Amino acid sequence: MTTSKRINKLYRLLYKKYGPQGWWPGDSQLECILGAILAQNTSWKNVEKAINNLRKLNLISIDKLKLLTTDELAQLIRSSGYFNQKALKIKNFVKFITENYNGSLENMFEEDMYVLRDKLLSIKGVGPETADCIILYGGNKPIFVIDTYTYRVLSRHGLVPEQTSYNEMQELFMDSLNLDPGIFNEYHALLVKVGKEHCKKRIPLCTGCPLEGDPHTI
DNA sequence: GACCAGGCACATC
DNA sequence: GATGTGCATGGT
Repeated sequence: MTTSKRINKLYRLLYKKYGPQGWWPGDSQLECILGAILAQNTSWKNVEKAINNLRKLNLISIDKLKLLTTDELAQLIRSSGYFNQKALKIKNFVKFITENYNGSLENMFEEDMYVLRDKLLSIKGVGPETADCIILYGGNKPIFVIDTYTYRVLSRHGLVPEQTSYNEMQELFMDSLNLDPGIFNEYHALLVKVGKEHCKKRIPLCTGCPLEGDPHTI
């Protein structure tokens, strides 16, 4: 079986096993974007607390965030960890969208997604995963998000070599699947789900793997 | 108390 | 290009 077919098969298996995950159902686009930054190397529960603090004060708005100092913002997002750095990153994004798109998310997402990706990557604090989360979950455009779980699940099941770059894995998914943001959204979430349960960091195998057959022959 | 979590930038070799 | 380190709270 080709790797592309195995990528498709893995999606069907995961979806059948776990069902839809409903990630970032989206109170708003900006909330997704803030979530993408706050979630860097952090559990989602801690991110939710931070977002709730901003919600309560009606701060989920480019204009409101502009008025906050970095220190004020940092205190509100403490629960998400790395709060000083993340406050700076959010301020960097706000500055970016203000200067390039007149502060309008709508304008920003009208941009070709690959052009936008390159521009997002120029923001200090936004790397490939965060940029892709912003485009997929914030903009609902079909770009595939790779994260540590994606790498772990794929490499431990022999779908990619140990040494595979972010871009190579992203190309693999995007060349194998229909370019559907709904599928990309679910697939990424499903990989995190199965990774959390069975592909732990310090265990070099996918233990108790729920996927059919030998865990390394999907 | 150790370990990890839906990364990224920067230094050093 | 690969590898190491700081950033930081909160759950297991």
